[in-house]
Amino acid sequence: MTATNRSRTSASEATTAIRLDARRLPSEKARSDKHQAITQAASEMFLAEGFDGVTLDQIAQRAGVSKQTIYSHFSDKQGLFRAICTELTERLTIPLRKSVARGDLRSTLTRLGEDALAMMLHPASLDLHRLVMSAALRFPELGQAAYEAGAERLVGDLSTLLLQRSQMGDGLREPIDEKRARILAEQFIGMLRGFHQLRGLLAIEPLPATDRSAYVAACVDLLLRGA
Amino acid sequence: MTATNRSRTSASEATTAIRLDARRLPSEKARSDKHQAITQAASEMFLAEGFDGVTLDQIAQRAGVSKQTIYSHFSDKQGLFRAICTELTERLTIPLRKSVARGDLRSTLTRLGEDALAMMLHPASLDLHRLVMSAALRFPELGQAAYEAGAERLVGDLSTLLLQRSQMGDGLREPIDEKRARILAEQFIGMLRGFHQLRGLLAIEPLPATDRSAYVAACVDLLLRGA
DNA sequence: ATCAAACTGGACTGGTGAGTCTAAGCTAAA
DNA sequence: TTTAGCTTAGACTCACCAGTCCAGTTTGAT
Repeated sequence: MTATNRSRTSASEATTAIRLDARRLPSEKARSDKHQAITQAASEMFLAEGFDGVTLDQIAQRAGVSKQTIYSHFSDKQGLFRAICTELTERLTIPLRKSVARGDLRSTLTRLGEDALAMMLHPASLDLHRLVMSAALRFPELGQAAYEAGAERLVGDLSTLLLQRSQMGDGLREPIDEKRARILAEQFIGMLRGFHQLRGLLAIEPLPATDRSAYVAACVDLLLRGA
Repeated sequence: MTATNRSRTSASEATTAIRLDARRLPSEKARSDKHQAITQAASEMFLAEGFDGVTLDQIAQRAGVSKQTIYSHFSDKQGLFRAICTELTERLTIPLRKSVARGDLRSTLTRLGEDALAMMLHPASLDLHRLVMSAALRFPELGQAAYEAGAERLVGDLSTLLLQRSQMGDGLREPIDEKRARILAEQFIGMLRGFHQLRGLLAIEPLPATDRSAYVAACVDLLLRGA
């Protein structure tokens, strides 16, 4: 019942690359069609109900596919789950880089902070976070992968940015080395999250966006004053 | 298999209040004994395996109790789960206050920060966090309760502390009001967590304690420079 | 037209788990 | 001793589910 109203997430055909001369052999076109339908349906359902909350019959039905077809594309339920998580992990962590590196440090940090926070609070991101976390003991590789693609990459990017700006003499009080840059980055992302993300993960009503904006500004402030 | 080596958490008899003339009617002594055994066993297993990963037969066996007895103490599996979570939520959030309010602001914050971080990284706390989070969609009250008992209370306490110190003219650059105190508190706790807790939740090896200590110091620094 | 691969639907197996029931055992109060 | 309430072991119901099997159908290539 929770899952039904989250259906359209607009990932129906954006993933596979080749689209020229579509109607050809079944071993490519049809295969990827069914494959898509399955991963799409499975994503929605796993995100909404968790690994144990979903049956393969439900997935088959929603994907408009027979159960046998699922087993011809994936080894078993766990294999499907792993594939879903891996794909979602990557798809959900890319779109942040665009906000980097224009303007002075303050405005760059503000923009990056707002984008990052918005992404962390996006329903799909919260669902994935919850999913991976609750599966982390059973599927440790997934936890590791999600950490690297999410937190680790974000901190890495930000700390690179800070280091560059420091060398350019832009915005920071004192020169910093790489280690210090990483600490600052982690502090910034950490304080940015605050408890907003936690509230989302615990299914508590979020604060209004205006408060969020002010909070981001306060975080930029605190960082720039101290770094 | 994961659960077996976490057995002794020393909560066997600390909860019920009356202890005078112990051996009386079975409806009090025996009842609370069994009750204890059940909640103890259920806690360990739910924390380690999650709601769906545990069967009532397993709980009964580990508690040394018949399944029927469980049903005479709790309405059903969900009722047991709710009770467990509620109890754990409260038990795991109390022991922080002791570190408050001695010494100057810097050392107070340092002590509080180290205690808070240690608590957030404690295995039991991580397990509970993971558990409540993965159950938050099915049991929203539990998420709400955990938030209030954990994050909300911590931020509240810290912001009260900051406000008091500000009025005493101790350590802060400029006077702050209550709203600002809350923001600072949330920033501090947020940056303190950094990604340490996330790593724990995702079952990734934690950093050595010395790094943690340095990180806490850096957080105190950043806060005091900017506040 | 023919063929092979992919797909379908539905039946089936084997196993599991929540919750119920029963007949007997224990303990403490009267 | 009797009684009443709690407990126990284990059998039992009923539903669900992962994974398999199969007989028949579609689909696109040759």
